[in-house]
Amino acid sequence: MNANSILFTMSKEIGIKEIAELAGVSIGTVDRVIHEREGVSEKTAALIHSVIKKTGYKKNNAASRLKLARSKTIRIAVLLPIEARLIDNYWNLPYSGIHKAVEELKDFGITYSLMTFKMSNKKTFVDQTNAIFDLTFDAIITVPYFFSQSKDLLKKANEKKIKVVFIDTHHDFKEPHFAIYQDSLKSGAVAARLLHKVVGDTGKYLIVSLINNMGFIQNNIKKREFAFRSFLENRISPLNNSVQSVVSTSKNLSVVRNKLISLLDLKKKVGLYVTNSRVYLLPKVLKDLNTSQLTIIGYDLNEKNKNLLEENKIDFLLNQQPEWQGYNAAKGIFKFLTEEDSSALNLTIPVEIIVKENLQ
Amino acid sequence: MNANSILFTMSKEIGIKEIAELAGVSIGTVDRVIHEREGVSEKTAALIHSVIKKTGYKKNNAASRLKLARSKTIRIAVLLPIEARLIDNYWNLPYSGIHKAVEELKDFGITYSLMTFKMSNKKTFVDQTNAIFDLTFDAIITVPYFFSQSKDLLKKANEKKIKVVFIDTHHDFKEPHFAIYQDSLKSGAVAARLLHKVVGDTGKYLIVSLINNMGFIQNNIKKREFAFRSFLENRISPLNNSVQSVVSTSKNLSVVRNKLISLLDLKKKVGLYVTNSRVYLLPKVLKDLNTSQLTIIGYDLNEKNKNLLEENKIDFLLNQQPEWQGYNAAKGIFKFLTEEDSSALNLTIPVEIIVKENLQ
DNA sequence: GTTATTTTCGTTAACGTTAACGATTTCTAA
DNA sequence: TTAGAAATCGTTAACGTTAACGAAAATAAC
Repeated sequence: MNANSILFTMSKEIGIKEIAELAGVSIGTVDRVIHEREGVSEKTAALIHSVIKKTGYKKNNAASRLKLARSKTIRIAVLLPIEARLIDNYWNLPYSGIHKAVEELKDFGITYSLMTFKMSNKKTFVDQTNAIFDLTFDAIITVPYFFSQSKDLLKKANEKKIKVVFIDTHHDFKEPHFAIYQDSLKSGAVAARLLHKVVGDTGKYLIVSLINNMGFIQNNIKKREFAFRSFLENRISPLNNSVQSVVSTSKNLSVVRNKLISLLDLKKKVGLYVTNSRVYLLPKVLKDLNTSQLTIIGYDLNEKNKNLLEENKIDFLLNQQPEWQGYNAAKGIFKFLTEEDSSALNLTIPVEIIVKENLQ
Repeated sequence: MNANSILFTMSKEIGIKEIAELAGVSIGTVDRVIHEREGVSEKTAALIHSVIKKTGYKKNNAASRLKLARSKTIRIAVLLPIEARLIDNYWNLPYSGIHKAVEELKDFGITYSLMTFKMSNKKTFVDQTNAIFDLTFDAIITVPYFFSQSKDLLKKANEKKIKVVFIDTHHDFKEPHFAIYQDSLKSGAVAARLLHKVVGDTGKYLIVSLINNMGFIQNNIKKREFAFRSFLENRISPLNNSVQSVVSTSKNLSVVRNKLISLLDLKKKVGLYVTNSRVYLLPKVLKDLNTSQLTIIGYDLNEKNKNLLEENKIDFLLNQQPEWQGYNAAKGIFKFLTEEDSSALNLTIPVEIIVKENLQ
């Protein structure tokens, strides 16, 4: 009667001992076939395999890692921009995600070492790469900020059978690797979708790319802009001059202001798409102008951006969930190294849309 | 030189053996003070406590659960609407989240039993509640769909020291409990924010509540509407008749159609807020009308809604992340029962905004 | 002061997996 | 046929935690 109330209950787990019993061998032999160690005749190996298949045996990873925690500690090298050490900085977020994941798993014998490089200096990245290879690591989590140098890292790592997980930035590396990132094409399209809903077919659109001081335009910025334009081109026809771009280093803000003023009729509806996290600069740039018809969208939940969202000076923020990326990278490495399951290591992070009311 | 490259490496973990050594006692005694079992003099207990504090010892949960998996299996009763058994149904999502979590943790000795009730019949809920108490469970994950009956369940569970986690629906129960849900006030405000960005101060707003056939208006629907109205009242003044409500059972769709037609001027901008997952009914209801000026927002990522989002017939969907709720409930119970950490069990789920381009 | 009782503590065998070590069997070569 | 090598397998001690069991020490009772 009561038992009938239950539609489903999990079945009892089977262990290596039962497998040994059923196959009529010792646990040592079962262990040997599970780990594909030599010293087992083909006949008994086949027998044990069939028993494993029949029973659906899955090894108890908790017990396995308990045994191996000290002798086969999983070592992760974390190589991030030096800003990872600064709290409230974007690069601290993937780092703290990694830290959290490893902290959760430390009972199982997993550690990481943090190493950093300067985004303004390729050599620092290469130096740290070499330092990593001088030590012994099982995996590397890093950001492929420098394309060619990251390629070198990947190649060397693959030679040494060290797994590499790239996070945040995406490149089409030929060599096998894992990657966790947000699809820039999707996020550009989401931005276009949101602005188009507000601004419509008759308004103006402005793409603002505030790049770093070295004038280096990152790939993801180009992709975001491309997807943004593609979306609008499929909807607004003819485009005429309704979608314009402004590219500038974030130093020359007065130049940006003048450009914006020359391009915009602020009495019309305008959608302003800032292709990276420097969107917090725009309200300052546009100070004293009438921005009531303006809708601003940008990236990342840094403190400045969050404050401006609260103050209704930014309308939308797209979140790349950098903490989640780091968390998944570390957890994924563990899962891959212990269960050969790489499902958590080839992820594209969904574009999270944040307005004032769903912040946090 | 190379070692200097590393900014941070995790320290080696300390075990009960080291604690015993440092305190000059046996591991048995250390275990006794950790579990607050009797039979230890105050003096040695204090000594051990001080050593634990000094070393920052944290028990190895993997080893602990390995030992206890069989003798102290954690048993969870999962009590959900019967629709949880139907794939593609909303209620299958929290269920599959729970299943996934328990599957990940089964090495540690945790199981669940699925039980179901009919939302059209309070008695089925009560019967299943009684069945749960006739068996032995450590925790219950359920949906407080019936307020008073859920209160009874909670009371009895607390008497028996069985932990209760309510998911999906929220009530202000006085008795201690855990709750994972989405704040209806926030989601109503998010809906208003999005529609207001599109429709603006001069457009019309329509709140459509398509309730179940028994004419029972759930609490969260009322809250969503309240928050939606509050948001707009703070922005549009005077409101006049710019925000109107339509309440109907989802059977009388022609009535709904007529109401909508009478209330709306479809040449003006209109924001249409459907307060639950039945938003997929609206495009059908509005068929053959000119909906180019209409923006529709509703709830939940069921197949019908997702398809209509793809076809641009729904503009926004707000996701309650029901799978994530279930996943967190099960993982949270485990964490609470093994580490006394309830941080994952008092959660409000952020309102996830979905458009066509960030679907999936 | 002796015995009985209670309090306090140490020892030990598990949990499931791993792998070193050694034991047994089979095979090879004379 | 038999020594020796090679292949195949079983036994066992860990990993860190738990808790039953019983031993030792402290206290109580006379």
